[in-house]
Amino acid sequence: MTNNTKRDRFFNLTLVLIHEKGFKATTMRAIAQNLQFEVANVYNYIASKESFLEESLFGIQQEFLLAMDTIEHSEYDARKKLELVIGSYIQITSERPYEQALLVNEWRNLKTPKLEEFVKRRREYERQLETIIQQGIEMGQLRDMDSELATKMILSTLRWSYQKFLSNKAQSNPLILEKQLIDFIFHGILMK
Amino acid sequence: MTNNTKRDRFFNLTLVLIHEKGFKATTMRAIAQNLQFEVANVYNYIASKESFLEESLFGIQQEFLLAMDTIEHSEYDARKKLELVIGSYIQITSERPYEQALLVNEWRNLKTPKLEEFVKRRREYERQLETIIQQGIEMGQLRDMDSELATKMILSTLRWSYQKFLSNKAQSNPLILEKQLIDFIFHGILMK
DNA sequence: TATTTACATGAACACTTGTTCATGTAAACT
DNA sequence: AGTTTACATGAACAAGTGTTCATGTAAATA
Repeated sequence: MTNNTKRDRFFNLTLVLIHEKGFKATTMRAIAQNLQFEVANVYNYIASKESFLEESLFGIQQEFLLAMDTIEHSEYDARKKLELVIGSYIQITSERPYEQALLVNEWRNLKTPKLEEFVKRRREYERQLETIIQQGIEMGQLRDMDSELATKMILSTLRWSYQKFLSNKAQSNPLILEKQLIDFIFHGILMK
Repeated sequence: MTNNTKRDRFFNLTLVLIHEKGFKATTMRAIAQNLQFEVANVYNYIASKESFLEESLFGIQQEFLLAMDTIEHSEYDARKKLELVIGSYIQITSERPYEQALLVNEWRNLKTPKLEEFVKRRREYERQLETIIQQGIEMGQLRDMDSELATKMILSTLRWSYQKFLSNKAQSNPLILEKQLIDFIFHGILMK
């Protein structure tokens, strides 16, 4: 019913195309041409250009939210939770790098009720991460710092990581990258 | 000749609008409406929508390249050079946050010869930064690590900083932010 | 065998896009 | 006083946009 080869091909190739050109710049005709058929046929796969974006975005965002919820409700300490957040982030990203690229670069193209919903959920994710960092500071595991700034810096470091898994280059090993990112975020770059 | 109030107003407000809506989503008619005049009048300020993007992008990019060149040719050690790169990055960003936002978010919209030129210059900037990091590793000032990855992580941390200077929020003090970013990049977040 | 399903086409639609052109006006220079 | 300069308008354009509709076909299912 849903697990069809042609359908998969459509979604995979379209995600790559949108990543390369940008959502707005990717026309329905370009999507069709990329798959070697006519424009009208695109509507046998998706209801609209807008709905394709919405479903891709909310689909992958949900993955991140679920991972964060699981970690938040666990019994680990803040440092371990932070490691798990980074680990889950890299794992999801390595499995679905093009959807993650969409999440990072194309969410602005959502229209008005969906856009607010998206931003609200993202803020919730950030708030959960910031809470973990605050706990780490209180417990003395993390240095005393501006927790909001730390949250933003960590996320900006993670957000970039999808580039390591795009299919046009030698792909990284997620576990190695995870270790490198934890190293950077925890210890910085300076020699001790 | 060039320092006209109305011109300044045009460029400032248009940069804000493009930052809010995105370049592709910002129509010439929206730019005109934002300034309370008619579409045709926009062409008294700029030659085309495309040229506006090009000139904004290459203008601010040049600032970064010049700062990097000065630092590269200085006699400081790698650690000090890295501090200067971060400092100049934050200073430029704090002075022109909306152009920096354009640089980060809208460079994809450049068309084919200009796009390659832009990417080439950005790569050169990244290469210069990576060289400094490599020197730091060789001199034992920085930990032994993947210098390319370190470069990307540092830049992704810096790229996000323009958000701290947008006019719709309480603006940060550039010098304080610079110190916080150097702290994060050099020492990470873990308590020693 | 009959029928549903998935995939495909081509023509047309209403609308939006960036841009141009001819023209106008008020202030600033010469 | 005459002329250049900066700023402004309204109408029109050609091209491109997402989407719809009626229709077709070959394979899977009943």
